[in-house]
Amino acid sequence: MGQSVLQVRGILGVSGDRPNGKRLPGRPRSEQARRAIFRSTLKLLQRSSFTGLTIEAVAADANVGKATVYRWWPNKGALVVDAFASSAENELHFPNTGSVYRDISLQMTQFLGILHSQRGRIVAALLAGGQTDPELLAAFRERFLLPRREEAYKTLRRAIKRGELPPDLDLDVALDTLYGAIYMRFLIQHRPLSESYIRQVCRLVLGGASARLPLARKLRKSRADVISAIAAEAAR
Amino acid sequence: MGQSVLQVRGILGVSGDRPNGKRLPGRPRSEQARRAIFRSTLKLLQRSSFTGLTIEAVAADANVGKATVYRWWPNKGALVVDAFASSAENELHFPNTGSVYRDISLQMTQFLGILHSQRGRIVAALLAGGQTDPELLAAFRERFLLPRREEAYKTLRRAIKRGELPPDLDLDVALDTLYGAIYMRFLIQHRPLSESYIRQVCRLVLGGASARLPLARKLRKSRADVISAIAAEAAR
Amino acid sequence: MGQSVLQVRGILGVSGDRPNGKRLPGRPRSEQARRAIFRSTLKLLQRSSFTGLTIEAVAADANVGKATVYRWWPNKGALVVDAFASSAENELHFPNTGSVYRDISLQMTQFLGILHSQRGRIVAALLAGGQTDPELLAAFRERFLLPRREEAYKTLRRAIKRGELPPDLDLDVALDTLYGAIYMRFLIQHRPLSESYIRQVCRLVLGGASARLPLARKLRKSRADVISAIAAEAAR
Amino acid sequence: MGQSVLQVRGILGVSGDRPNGKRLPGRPRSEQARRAIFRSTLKLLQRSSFTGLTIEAVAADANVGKATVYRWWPNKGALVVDAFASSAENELHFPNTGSVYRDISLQMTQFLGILHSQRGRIVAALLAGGQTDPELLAAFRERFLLPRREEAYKTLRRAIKRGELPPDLDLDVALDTLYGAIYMRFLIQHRPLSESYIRQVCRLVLGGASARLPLARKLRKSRADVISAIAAEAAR
DNA sequence: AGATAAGCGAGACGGTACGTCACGTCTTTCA
DNA sequence: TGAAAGACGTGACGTACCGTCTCGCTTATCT
Repeated sequence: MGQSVLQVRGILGVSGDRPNGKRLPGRPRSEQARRAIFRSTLKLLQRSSFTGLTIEAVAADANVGKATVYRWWPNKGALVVDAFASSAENELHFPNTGSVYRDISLQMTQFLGILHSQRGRIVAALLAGGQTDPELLAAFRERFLLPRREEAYKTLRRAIKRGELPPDLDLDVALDTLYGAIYMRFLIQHRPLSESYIRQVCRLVLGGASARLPLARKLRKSRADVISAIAAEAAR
Repeated sequence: MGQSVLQVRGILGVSGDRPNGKRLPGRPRSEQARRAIFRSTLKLLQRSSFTGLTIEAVAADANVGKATVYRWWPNKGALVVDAFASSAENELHFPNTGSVYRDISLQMTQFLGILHSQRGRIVAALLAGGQTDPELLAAFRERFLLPRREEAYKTLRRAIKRGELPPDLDLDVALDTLYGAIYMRFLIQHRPLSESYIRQVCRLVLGGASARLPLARKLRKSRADVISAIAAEAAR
Repeated sequence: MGQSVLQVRGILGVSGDRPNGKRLPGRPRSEQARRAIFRSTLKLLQRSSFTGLTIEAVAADANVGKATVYRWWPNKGALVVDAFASSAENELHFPNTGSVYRDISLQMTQFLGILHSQRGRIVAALLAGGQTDPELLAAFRERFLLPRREEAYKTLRRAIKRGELPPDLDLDVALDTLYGAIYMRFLIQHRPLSESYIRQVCRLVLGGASARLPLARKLRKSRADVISAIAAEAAR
Repeated sequence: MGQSVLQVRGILGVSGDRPNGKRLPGRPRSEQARRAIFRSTLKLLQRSSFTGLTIEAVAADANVGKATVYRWWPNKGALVVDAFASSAENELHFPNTGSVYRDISLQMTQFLGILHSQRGRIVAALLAGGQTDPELLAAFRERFLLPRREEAYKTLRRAIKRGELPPDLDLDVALDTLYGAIYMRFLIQHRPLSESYIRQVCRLVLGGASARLPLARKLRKSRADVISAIAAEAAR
């Protein structure tokens, strides 16, 4: 159960529980209202942008008082990132196929599916909104990006262990180059963001990384090829 | 001279000239007002976000009627992209050093300078705004991205001719991977966007590309290396 | 407590009360804001014309949001007529002196006082605005004209009972002729609108009406006069 | 050929003539534009109010530059009154039937026709606009009201000579009472403004006036009636 | 015939107010 | 005492006209 870095009062207290198990006096927070607000937020975000989304509309759509929204989320960004994170909690895991290329490109393809679905608009909205609102961007990083990246680190480290990637590879540089390629086409939309694009990017980057493997390792694989190539070349 | 796809009436006509040399009836557009509007737009954008920028404030700062702004730009995005493009018209050219790596990483470093300057806010604002407004995004592509990309194509083709890159390289994939890495860190801000990062990315991607060179070419350069490497390896 | 036909939500609800005694949910209408708006409207109308009066200025003067004005009054006319009617609620009553001529001319003189005061501008503004806006005119009739007319009917009926006016007199024709004379000079301003004018009009119209009394009644009063007149005439 | 009291430059000069017969250099005023502007003004005034009429719309409808309108008329009121006066120049004359009642009521009926036609809106617009703009009202008086009133004076004086009305009758009071009754119903619209209303008003006012004739005159007519009435009364 | 002058259409200009919308806060009643 | 309802002051929105201006063109008179 994620907790928004943005929330002033926190999701805790859902259905009336408090950390210490004691119930506070007064009417408990309405769990139903909270869920309706999330639902409406996500629903409306698919139709409009972050800027176009209004708290007024969310409250109306959720049959909830505007003040109820403001009571629990300090601003639109907090609400949106909270709603998005709660909707994307158990997705985008990396497989372990024994090949970096496969592990990464499979996960990227999943990601592609999300970006091409209605939830893609929400990702775009979060990144767009984040350019204005640092807290929103921070929340996106911490609640969406980092958890996936932790998994990605593991995947890359496995590949290094297997000798597929050089041990001095800067994992963040590699991941940002891989995913940056996706984000760029997603955000700028100048070229199609397809599965074949993903394969090309992975080949380019992971191939580039493996190209920097110590010759010793590489040669173990390809010595025969090279020798015969030299022979062929020499024969010309 | 660049022409916005967003402008209803176009920048052409500045100081009264029309493409065909004929003048339209009516009072000609005020070149002074146009420049004052651009100036104020860029000035105010450095203090506030894209969302925070108001046409009202731009008009007031430029001593111009609000209607004059709306007459020429259909919305805030169109104005901002126009102002930005006109301010970045003769920048970010690619050098021709004889090395792809050098050519690209030098231009990228220039770009980095812009992103880290006050104008970086504007790029972020445009991409954020573009997630809402397809025309704004299209304008960003056509007035900012494409002109640079044309030059980048030439740079990469030179490298292919020189044998630094494989002839079947997909130029767009390569460029999106290179620049995507920059945009990602710029937009998500999870890691520092430094010059050393740029070098790492270039090495990774361009190295990866060159790793796929046909052996024949590669060997012309590195045959001696390989042979001695094999020898060394064999000697172990 | 008059109620504007123009008001969307009605003056009712002032201080939170609803016709059925039940209170609606939500924050009740601010009685203070309502009064401040009326005050500012009347104040500003004395300085400028109906056309010159702007809702913007009223809101600013009353320290009230523009939207608050628009929430309760659909347009400037509705606001003005409401403000005027609320300021003239207990004025212009007819006395009962035992003489129609006196009753009417006294009330007309009061009316003259209003027309010559700063509030005269408002009456003019309402009638002018009403030529455009049927609802405004209807509101003027129902909130200002009709209540006075009801009293005028009573005054005329008393006179008929007393035998001062003929029983078949069309009350509306008489009143429109009397007051039309005032409105005409007030609106067209071609001649002074003075007390002596009022006396002349009353004499002309009420005299004209009484001239049509059945001889029987008239003679009860003036038989002696007539007889002596005939005698005098005959003696000539 | 009327001349607007409002016009700065006057209608003179139409088709290039100047008072002294000399022609000025430069392009002469376009008579066609002037007529088109009048036509559009009257046409648009039938659809909207004085306030709703815009110079912009007049110019557009007349296919004329806005500046051309402003060149010849200082404001909307000047234009409207000029257009109206030029359209109502030879109307509303008083007949001479030998009976005041007939003369007046016949002309009033003609007036009623105008008020009920589309031009009625223009009269209303002029009076409404005049409440704001004193010059507009003055122009209405001088170009519309006064010419008719001159004729009305003659009609009433004829009646006085004939002995239908008392010689000390204040003509303006009488006329304002008569016509005020019409204007009132026309402007306030609380009762139908019909021909029978006109007859009632004329009877009331003119009857009232004649009621004040010196007994000598009246008796010449009605002595027999009175005497027999006295007899009848006495016989009761 | 050419120069000079003014009216013409078109339409851009700096302004002002419009009526709407959403903001985030508040005040009230009900559960 | 939380939540709904909804009024509040605020301020930007994009529009419509205002009355002025600057164009190129046209139509006249005056050298």
